[in-house]
Amino acid sequence: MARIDDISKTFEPNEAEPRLYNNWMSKGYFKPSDDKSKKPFSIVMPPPNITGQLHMGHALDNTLQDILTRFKRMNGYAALWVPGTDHASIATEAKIVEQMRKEGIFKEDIGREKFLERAWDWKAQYGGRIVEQLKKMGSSCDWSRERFTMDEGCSEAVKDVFVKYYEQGLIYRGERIINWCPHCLTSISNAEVEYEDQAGHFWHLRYPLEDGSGYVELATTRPETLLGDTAVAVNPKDERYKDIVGKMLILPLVGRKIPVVADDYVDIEFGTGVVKITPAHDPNDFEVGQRHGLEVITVLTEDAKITEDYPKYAGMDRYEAREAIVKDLEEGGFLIKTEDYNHNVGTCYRCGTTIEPRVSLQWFVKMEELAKPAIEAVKDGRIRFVPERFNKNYFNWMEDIRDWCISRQLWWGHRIPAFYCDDCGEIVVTKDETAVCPKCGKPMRQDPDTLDTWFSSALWPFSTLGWPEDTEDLKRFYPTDTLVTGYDIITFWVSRMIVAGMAHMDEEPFRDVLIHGLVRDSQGRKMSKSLGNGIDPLEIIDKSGADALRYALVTGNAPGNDQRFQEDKITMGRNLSNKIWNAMRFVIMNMEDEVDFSGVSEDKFTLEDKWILTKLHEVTAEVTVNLNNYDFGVALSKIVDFIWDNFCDWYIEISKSRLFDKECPTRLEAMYILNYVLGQAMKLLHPFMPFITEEVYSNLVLTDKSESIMISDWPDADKIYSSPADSEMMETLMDAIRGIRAVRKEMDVAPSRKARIIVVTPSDKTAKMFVDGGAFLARLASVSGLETQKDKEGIPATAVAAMFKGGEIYLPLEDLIDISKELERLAKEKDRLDGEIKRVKGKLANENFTSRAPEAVVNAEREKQANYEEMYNSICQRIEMLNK
RNA sequence: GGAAGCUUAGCUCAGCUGGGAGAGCAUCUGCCUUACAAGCAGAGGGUCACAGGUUCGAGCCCUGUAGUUUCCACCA
Repeated sequence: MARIDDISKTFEPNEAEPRLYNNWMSKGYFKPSDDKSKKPFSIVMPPPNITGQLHMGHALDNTLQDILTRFKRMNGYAALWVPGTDHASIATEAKIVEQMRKEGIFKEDIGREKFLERAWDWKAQYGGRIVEQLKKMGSSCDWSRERFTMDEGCSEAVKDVFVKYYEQGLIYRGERIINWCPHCLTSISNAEVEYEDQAGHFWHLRYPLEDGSGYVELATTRPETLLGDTAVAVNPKDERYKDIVGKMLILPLVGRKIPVVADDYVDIEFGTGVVKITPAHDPNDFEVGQRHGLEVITVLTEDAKITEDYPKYAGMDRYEAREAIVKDLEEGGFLIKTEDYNHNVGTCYRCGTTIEPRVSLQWFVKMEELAKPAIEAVKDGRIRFVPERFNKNYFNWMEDIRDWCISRQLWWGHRIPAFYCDDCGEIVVTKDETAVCPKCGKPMRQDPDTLDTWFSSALWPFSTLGWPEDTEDLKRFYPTDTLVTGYDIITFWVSRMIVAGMAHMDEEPFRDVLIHGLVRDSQGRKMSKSLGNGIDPLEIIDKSGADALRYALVTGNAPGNDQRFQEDKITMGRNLSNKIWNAMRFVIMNMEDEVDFSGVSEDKFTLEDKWILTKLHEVTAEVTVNLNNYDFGVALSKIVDFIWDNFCDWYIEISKSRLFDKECPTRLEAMYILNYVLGQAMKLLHPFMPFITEEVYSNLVLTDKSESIMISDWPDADKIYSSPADSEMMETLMDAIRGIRAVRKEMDVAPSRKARIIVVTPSDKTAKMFVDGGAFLARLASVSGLETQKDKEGIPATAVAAMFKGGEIYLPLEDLIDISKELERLAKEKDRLDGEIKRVKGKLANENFTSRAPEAVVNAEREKQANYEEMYNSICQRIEMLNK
């Protein structure tokens, strides 16, 4: 048993947290129980990028998952939280390319194999960083099951899915216009494009008609793409241009003849109603081109420079070329005017470079059919977003889904398992490492491209459990229970996991999707590297501990809402730890070294014992419901209130008179309740603040104690003593104490000055309660002596009054009291009560209220009225008396 | 263009299916009371953005308005 001399005066997270974490790890507590009778509960961790460093988003995400996992584990589930990391193709490749650039090496120089060697080395060196950082958070995931999106099993799953989709015709290869990042030099998917408002210009140009009969006027934001124009389009219903449809124009600067076509895509109202069509460099133009059989002329290279086909501009990047072309247009008399214009520009979500739409040969997943069961799963409630409003977000994306461009011109990632025959053009898609052409028997060439990172993350809920093998884990833990993630990746990730789950497992990958918001800075801005406003969770942990960080992230936060990160909250978390630590020290220092609770008798529980137990019963019941509903912020504040307010400020204070009196007949019971209630409270708090709760728990004397709080049973409200009637009595007493304190303070009676009180109550029971509570009244309200009487006979004029439900309390303070001041105070109180009574009376006088409102509500109002009136009358009498 | 969220005390935010407005911080006033001054006790402070509506009763439900944030789509 812990001796107070061995316990430090403050809780030291820096010392305790790593020690406790390592102990949990070594005991294997993070692994799900092998006991097959236990119900499974599983979560898969959104895999952080191997390039990543722990940021506040991870910290929040993982705290929520850990809370759930620990809660369920204590509730008797075989709880599994699967951790892992993502290879993050673009981000990682960019990092390595950058690193090599510093050494003067380019990836093409060393070739694919050497590059991948470097990448794996990089992964080995840095890939574990984030994992170590997650451990500092206290994350109770099963590290023995840690996975990586490019490990053998996941790679197998990826190939399997690709081949299966291909065979079902759900994956195809085709020449389409895709989003191209000229910096990363790869295609990216629609989801990976971020639109941002940019200031630009609107150049009004004139294109001459071939027959010399004039010109058409049009406007563009991208004059440099003019080189690739293969038509000009107008709306077929546009009367203004009826006559020129079908005529030919001369493309300025180039001299090419291009037709005027009619297409519904053109908005009559917008601009001049004429659009230049550049099928190779604009997605809408591409579609127009397809409809009208227009030529596709690529004028930009992969890195967004003008091609060799236009010698005058060749090699200029798109912005230089824009300037040069505008200048030439102006000189040629083709520029009418230039306007300022704000428009949305697509940028690469990884590097921020403006996207260049580009026609190229890529692999796609046909999404429409696949999306159907995924939409259904959410529609009929098999998958539930929490909060529900994110359904709309999901449907919005899924119901208007486009085909998913999955090929990336990168080396780091899952190589596309497609092989081509250079001789006959045959394509073979296979899981094999190599392929031989089935037609001409020659060795085939594997597609050099890799897959979108999200292709492998989409399989995460089952690939991590062993799929495509039919493993025990897969059988036991799939579908997973709750997915915890931010709303920012619903489209990227959540939707694709649902699609994949339905397609390959025929069962939704999770039941609930708990969505959380962003952690913003104290001014409400997004934390970002460029702003330099990011707060490093690791620094917080170093300074104040993981418990404080976790507290700060959860307190006062509702699901799905963004939150501002305030340094204050860390302080609050640390203060809470300190409070708890000291409560524990108090409990231990007031206990004999060899205390034995076997003799504790429920018959000897006092009113305050029954009260704190009832409170514990209530908070346990409520918090359990809150946690099951993912209301973590609410649950946490209830637990904290219970510990701080009920337990520390009231129960501990009250218990002192019993503990300090060695002869007190219920002293043992007080010690027992202190240990028991604090122990139970630690269990309730454990999912939120795992470290300090474990440390405190281990120091307490508990009759039913586990070797770790982590694997102890969650408190069962039904098994906790409860007596609402006693609790209510105690609350009355507390009210009286608060009343005495308030009155003393208001009348400027120094706390050090003890005072005797006279309790006036007609109820014997209430009177007895005060007498029984005499010891702690003395302590909590500086009461030096107590008398009770049934009426106001003989109350001195120089006494101040405090009203409580069921009676009045008088403090005779002869020398101190200014009667006029007391009268003033009473008059104020009388006014207040008068107002309350009028309000309640008015309500009860309303026939509609009494007949339509629920009986309980009406009765409560009646009771209020009675109480108020009683107090009001007492005050009136008192005022009358003082006036005499 | 479509959709969603937010607007509650000086600040940051809670407030579950409608039943007399809450917390922390900050402010003011007392207290070093032998667990804790990282604390204790007491106090002040809100037309719950605005306007209508439903209801006996609205911070909560409905409609509209304003401000603000975000998501999706995108008109050259």
